Amino acid sequence: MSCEINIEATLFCGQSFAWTEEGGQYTAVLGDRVVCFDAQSLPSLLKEDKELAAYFDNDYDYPGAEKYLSLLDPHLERYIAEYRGLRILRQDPWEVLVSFILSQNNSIKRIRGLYRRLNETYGSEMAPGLYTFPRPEQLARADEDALRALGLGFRAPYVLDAVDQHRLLETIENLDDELGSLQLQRIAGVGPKVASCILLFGFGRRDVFPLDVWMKRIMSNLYPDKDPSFFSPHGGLAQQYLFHGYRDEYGRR
DNA sequence: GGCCAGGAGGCCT
DNA sequence: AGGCCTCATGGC
Repeated sequence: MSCEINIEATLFCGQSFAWTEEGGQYTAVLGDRVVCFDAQSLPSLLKEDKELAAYFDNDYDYPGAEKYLSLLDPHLERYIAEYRGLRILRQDPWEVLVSFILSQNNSIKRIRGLYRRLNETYGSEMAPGLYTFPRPEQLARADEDALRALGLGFRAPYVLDAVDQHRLLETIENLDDELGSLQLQRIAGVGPKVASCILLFGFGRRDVFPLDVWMKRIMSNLYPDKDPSFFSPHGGLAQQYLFHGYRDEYGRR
């Protein structure tokens, strides 16, 4: 599918904390690869780079999904018209697990800071100032005090439990959404919301609909008589548009 | 501008 | 139902 991607919304709406933008250049370390592009070069890059194409979920029919959701409901129609091109990134499950443990009771800005300090402290430097997200074995060098010193607070022991149980991620692929969620919730600091983010952003479960305080607010204000199944089979994409659109309209960044 | 409370994209006990 | 680390944020 070659179609327009809303790069800003996709990379900075809170799915991933890996990206930086400077002078029109978007940069991140994906796995152990430094990836850098500008808005103009992305489409051609996706054609020749299968790995990056998979990361951007480039084979999925987004125009079709956008059309479906636009016809489903006027709120979505408006938000999709405004933010068209939002993608659900297919990220590394381990990175998503830890990132979203960090996200609880926290703001995007602070999450980015914690994420960066984890990389700088426990990751590998691929280029000057550019670090990988630490693998479980690397993060295993940490103890609770060290993680608290980085500012993780009460999330520090949760991350350590995630390190201990990281092999559990290998079992998720074979489970359906509901069982996968329950399995993920065996990790400390992972409840229903964090589990749904891991399934959506780390395992490509496109119908999962993370329900955080904002989404609960949106559901009760805009869809008082509906539940997330209303958006099926595009729950995840609907959630992203609603979250992004509603917060831009009524909330803060 | 600086200071200070309450809140932040949940989860645990 | 309350507490939790920490700090960016908004209200004085």
